[in-house]
Amino acid sequence: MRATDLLGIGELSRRSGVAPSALRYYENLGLLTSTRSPSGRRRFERHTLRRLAFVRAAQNVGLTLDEIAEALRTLPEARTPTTADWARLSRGWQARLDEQIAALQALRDGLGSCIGCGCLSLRRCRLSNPRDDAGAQGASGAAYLAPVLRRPARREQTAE
Amino acid sequence: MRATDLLGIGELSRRSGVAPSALRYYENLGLLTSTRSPSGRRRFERHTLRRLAFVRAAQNVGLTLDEIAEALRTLPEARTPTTADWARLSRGWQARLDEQIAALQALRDGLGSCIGCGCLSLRRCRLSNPRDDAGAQGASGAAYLAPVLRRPARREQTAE
DNA sequence: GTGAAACCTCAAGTGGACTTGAGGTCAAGG
DNA sequence: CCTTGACCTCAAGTCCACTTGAGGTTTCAC
Repeated sequence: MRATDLLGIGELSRRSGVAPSALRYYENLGLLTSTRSPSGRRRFERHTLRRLAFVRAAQNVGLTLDEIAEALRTLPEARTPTTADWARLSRGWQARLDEQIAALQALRDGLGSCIGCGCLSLRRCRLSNPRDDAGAQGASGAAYLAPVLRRPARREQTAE
Repeated sequence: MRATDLLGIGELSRRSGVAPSALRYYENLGLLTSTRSPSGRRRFERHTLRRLAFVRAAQNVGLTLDEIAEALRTLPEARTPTTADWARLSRGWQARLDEQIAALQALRDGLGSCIGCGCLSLRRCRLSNPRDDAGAQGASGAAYLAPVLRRPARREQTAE
C-alpha cells in the first residue's frame, strides 16, 4: 500500500463527484473512515471509492444515511470488503425497487384514466383519494397512495 | 349552498386525512382558501376536498407545494373547477411519471447484475458510478443516476 | 520567501413540508 | 356557570442531507 494509494479529500471528491463538505459529513456519521497525515489532513484508502458508490446507490434506492451507516457497520473492519460483502448488503434492494416501481405505475395508470375523466378524487380515482364519503370505510379507510418518492430532482450538476 | 356545505377545519381534516396544521399551512401558501365564520373560524367549501386530492396527487408525482400553488392559480376563481380544469392541470404528469419509472427500472436492472457481481462501482456498474478513472470521460463524465425519488415512507399511519 | 490553493474545525444556515407550543377566544353540554 | 374541546395566531422547532462561513494552518509552485 504505497502512499499514492491514499487519496486526499480533494482527490476523492473529484473522483467520486461527492463534495468535500459531504465527505467530511459522511465521516462524521461514520460512513467513511480516514487516517490522517502528520499535519492532520485526511487520507482515504482507495476502496473508499467503492464505499461511496455503495452510499450513492443506497441513496438512490431510498435509504437514509443512517440506514446506510448501519449497513456499512456490518462490513468487516479488518479487510477490504469483497464483492460478496457488497452483494450481501444490497440484497433486498431489488424488492424495494420493485415496490417503488409498482407504486409509480399504479399512480401513472390511475392518472391515465383521470386525465380522461378529470375526476382526480373520490373513490373513482386512485390517484389521490383521501377518505371522503364520511368514513363509509370505517377508521381503516383507504390507504393513501404509497408515499414513496416525493421531492424533485436536486441541483446535481455543478455545471450551469 | 347551505351552511352544512361548509366544512370546519376539523371536519376537512378528518375527511381528507390532512392534519389541521397542514391545512392552515396550505392556506398560507395559497393552496387553499377559506371564508371565516363570525368568530373567525375557517369555513372551507366542499370542493376543497377535490383541491386537496389534487395536491396529494401532485405531491405523489413529485411537485413541490410551490409548483402546485402555481398550477392552482391558473384555475378560475369565479366558478367551481370542472373536470376539464383538473384534467388540464394534470396533463404532463404522465411523462414525468414515465421518466421516474424508467429511472427506477434502470436502477433495478443495474442492481440485478450487481447482486451477482458485487461490483457496485466503477464503470462496469451503472448503479452508482461516480466518475472514477480520473476524468477519462472529460468534464462531462457520466451523469449520475437520476436522483429522483429519495426519502423513504414517512409516518403516515396515525395508528400505532 | 511569499502568495495562492488546499486543507482543517466548529457553528450556524438552508430548504421543503410541516409540527409543536404558548397564549388566548369561543360554543356547547351538564 | 363552568369546563371541555375545537379553534385561533404567531413564532419557533424538527428532520434530512448537506452547505456556508469564520478563522486558522499547511503545502506547493515560483
